[in-house]
Amino acid sequence: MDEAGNTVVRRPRVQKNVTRAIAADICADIFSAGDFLPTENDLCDRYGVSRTVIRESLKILESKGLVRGRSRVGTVVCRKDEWNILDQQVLEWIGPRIFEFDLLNCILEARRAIEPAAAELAAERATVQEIADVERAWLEMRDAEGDIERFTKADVAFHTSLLKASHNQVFLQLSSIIQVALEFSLHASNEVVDRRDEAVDIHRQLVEALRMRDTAAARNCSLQLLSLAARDLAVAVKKHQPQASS
Amino acid sequence: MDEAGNTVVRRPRVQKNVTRAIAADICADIFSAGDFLPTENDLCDRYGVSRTVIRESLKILESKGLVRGRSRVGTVVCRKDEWNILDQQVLEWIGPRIFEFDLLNCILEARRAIEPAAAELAAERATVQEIADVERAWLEMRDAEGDIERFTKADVAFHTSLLKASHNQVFLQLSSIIQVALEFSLHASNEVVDRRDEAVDIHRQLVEALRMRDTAAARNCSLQLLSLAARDLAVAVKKHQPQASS
DNA sequence: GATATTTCAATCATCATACAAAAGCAATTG
DNA sequence: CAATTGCTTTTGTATGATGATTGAAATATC
Repeated sequence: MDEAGNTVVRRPRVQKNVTRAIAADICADIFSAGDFLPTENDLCDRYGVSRTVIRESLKILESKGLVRGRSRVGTVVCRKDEWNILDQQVLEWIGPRIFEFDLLNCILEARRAIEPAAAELAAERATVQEIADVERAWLEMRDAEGDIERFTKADVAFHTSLLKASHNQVFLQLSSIIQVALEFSLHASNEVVDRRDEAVDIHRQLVEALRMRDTAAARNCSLQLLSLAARDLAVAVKKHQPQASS
Repeated sequence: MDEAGNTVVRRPRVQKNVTRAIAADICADIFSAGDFLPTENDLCDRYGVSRTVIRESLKILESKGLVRGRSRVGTVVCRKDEWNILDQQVLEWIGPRIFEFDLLNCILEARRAIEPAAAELAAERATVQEIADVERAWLEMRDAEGDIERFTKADVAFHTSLLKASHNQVFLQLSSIIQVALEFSLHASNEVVDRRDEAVDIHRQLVEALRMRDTAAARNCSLQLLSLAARDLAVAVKKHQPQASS
């Protein structure tokens, strides 16, 4: 931060940081939807970089739907429902503010539609190698014990591998939102260890279903996992909205 | 095209065109996955614009996963499975080459997972206004008669409105891929008019289901539409791969 | 006074140039 | 032969200038 309270970045490899900084300020509603961003020159002063960097950052933000540059008029901030929320980078920029977006519920609904279908396809089409990848992720989950970082990472790897094994490019692209969902839900339910043991076991059954090419079982396991995820999400949301207690 | 056979663009509002041109050349495998792009200065010559424009174009392409810039080394073209294929712009760049991507099948599978779920949610949550929007699109489909452009546009509007009515941001974002699927499938099955009448009728039933808040009927209608879409897709693929006849 | 036209300032879009920093390669040297 | 050093290439950043276009203010016209 500089004396004006703005996020300032250092010189050498500054592009990514500036982009992130502007995105963060947009997420923080310092620049609200519908507003015009300051002029390019003002943004230069604000973030302490040249117009080159500012313009390239704006181009990136524009390509992801956060802003829209109107020729010779200015750059307006887009409404949040215009953002490419399926984009990994956008999700990273949003970060913990995802709780303000009512996104986690949408993601859970989407997972309910997508993951059981992907599990079925994976049971049909997964190669031996891909099943092994899924199982390795499961082993990592099982051995993570109390290490929640490690567990989350393994869980993400499990679901990503599963989507990969579905051999469907669209499903695979959606791993970014599932990753986000897992990261924010699991951190919330870290104290409930029993539940995690249950989850590990269902994951194991899912690997088994892949081996057996049992599409119905695979779908069923996926649905069970999503029921657990729903409970975890409820906990996570309650934690992040303590003002909503009656 | 200039004397060297490269796509050249004129000066005034050149950014979008250059980006599209580079993307097109990548899609056409003029720059293949794993290859390094020419240096920025060479790209300037190739496309006849300044480095500013080239760099901003590369930034956009990078933000969508088509290329990856390695500092002080060069820009490499990414594998196609790294591209953000859920991005509207990327899909536009791919254009008719989508048949080479094995994407339409993936999209159909994804639609089977997503649209019935979205239809259910829409039946629960659509506002009166949103149902009216869906119906307006249906009317437009019905009145399109032989005008296939108009029919396609209305069909896209119908499905987009439906996703909007599901009040799920994730589903709504996926309207881009559904749009692409509709555009390429419908143009292929334009001679089969009976089938289109059948489709119009099922669309009508879906509107009715929304009115009645009948989630099961909505899901069922959606599934029926996807069966039709599957048949249309088969026709479209056969048309675009005439060499695959045994 | 209201409306249409013109002018003008603001701002983005592009260009050209310069320099810094770093990665890769080659030459040099122990 | 290996390790260091230095050079070249290429990207990253900065800066200033010019063109083009939009929106609004100023002016002219009715």
